[in-house]
Amino acid sequence: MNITRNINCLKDVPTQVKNKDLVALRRRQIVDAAVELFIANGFHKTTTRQLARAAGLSIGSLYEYVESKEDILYLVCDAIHAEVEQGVAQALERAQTVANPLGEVIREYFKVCHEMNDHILLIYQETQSLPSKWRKVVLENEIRITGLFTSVLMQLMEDGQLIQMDGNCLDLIAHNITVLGHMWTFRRWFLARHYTLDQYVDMQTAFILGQQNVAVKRPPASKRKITKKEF
Amino acid sequence: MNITRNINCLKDVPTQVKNKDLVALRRRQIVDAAVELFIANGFHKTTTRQLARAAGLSIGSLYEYVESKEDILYLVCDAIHAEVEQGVAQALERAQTVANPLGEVIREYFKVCHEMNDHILLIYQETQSLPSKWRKVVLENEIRITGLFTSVLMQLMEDGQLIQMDGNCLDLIAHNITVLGHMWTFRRWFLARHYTLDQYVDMQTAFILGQQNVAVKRPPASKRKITKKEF
DNA sequence: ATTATCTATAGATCTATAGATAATGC
DNA sequence: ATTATCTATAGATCTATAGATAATGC
Repeated sequence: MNITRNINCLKDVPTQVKNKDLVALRRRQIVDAAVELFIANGFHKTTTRQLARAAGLSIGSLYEYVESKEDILYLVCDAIHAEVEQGVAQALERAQTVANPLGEVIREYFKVCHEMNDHILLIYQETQSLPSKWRKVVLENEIRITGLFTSVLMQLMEDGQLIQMDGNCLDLIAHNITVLGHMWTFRRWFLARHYTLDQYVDMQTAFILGQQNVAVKRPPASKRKITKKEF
Repeated sequence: MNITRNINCLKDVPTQVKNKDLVALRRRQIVDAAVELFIANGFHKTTTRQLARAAGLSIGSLYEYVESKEDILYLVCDAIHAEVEQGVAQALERAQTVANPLGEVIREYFKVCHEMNDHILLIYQETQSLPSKWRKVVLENEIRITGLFTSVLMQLMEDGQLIQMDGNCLDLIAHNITVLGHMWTFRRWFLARHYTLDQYVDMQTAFILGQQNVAVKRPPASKRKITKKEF
């Protein structure tokens, strides 16, 4: 799927098997099986036997490729992040070619979130189940993806397509974009009742760009009803 | 803690014990113990024996007050939501008295998120472990809290303190406020390195109000550098 | 009698490994 | 010989309940 991912796997998670290509192949089987089972039943309710079976290995073989069940969860989280990152990187490339790059990036990123709904949810739910060593790596992956948005915003600001603002502010907007994409996954059961994905994208883009300037600036006092029980 | 909560407990979760006050008392003990254990070790890694012990009951007695371990998780989620809702309701009351009600609501709500950091995280992580019957109830709780923000926004719009917009748009902003508060909890490990809570509140308030109008409106073409590798 | 509580454990898992077996290459 | 794979199971849980015991009120 992704070179980075495979390098990570080999680097971090010990294995008894010497043949590196075989390790990559078997771990692919394991991860593909695990993603489905974890999404369907959660990490803790999935047994190592189910994992081995679904991956087409015996339980003994499974443990030649990982040292523990948590190893498998880490491989899963890492694979998901690699796929999200690839999706975002593609979105950035495509956005270079259009008149409104930021809008395009947001739209493409939200589509990635839409397609990877269950995967993103899984990371929200199970990151805590990782041993702290790997939890750190997974959280840093999250930040690296947010950093892609920071770069876009920075470049747009230098080009004069965004107003000037300090780096902290810009960075926070990158986090907001990231999380508002995730929001479509963890509130979708509600949001999708009221909006299509396209409507959601349009409204959130307007929100992020501050185009629907929410606050009215000091309405004339005469027109304001001031009552005690205002809301 | 909260009348609504107690009514819910008695209504939904069956018990063998007749004395309603006693049920309320013991369940309080159970929930208080469970919140701590679930936050520290997660739902699945916490055993019923640990729960009983920490609540000051025998394992046998514990099962007089709930029918399953999942019952306890539901009681915990419900108690947390009741406390968050109470916090938000208080924020709304306080906000009635100031010049900038929306800003005040946001600040107070974000403070609630800050204080209930671990509790909010727990709900994100463990809602999926609930039987679907109760997962629904918990998700509806989430929506009801968001609804409080919708009401504020609606009232402000009627009073002319917000620009006119349709209900869908307004509702989405309420969700955004809710989730940007949660974001402080699930990205705090990173955000708190760069911002204090107060800074975070100020920047997000400006973001939500659209005061830092991100997009520059059509800069003169002469001033735009258009290069292929724009970012 | 009724209610609440406790101890002891049935019954059913689950993870991870030891040791046997098969396949491959020198 | 070395590498990869498998079967069988050790060892350690964990949830939920049965049945005994204590406390309370008629």
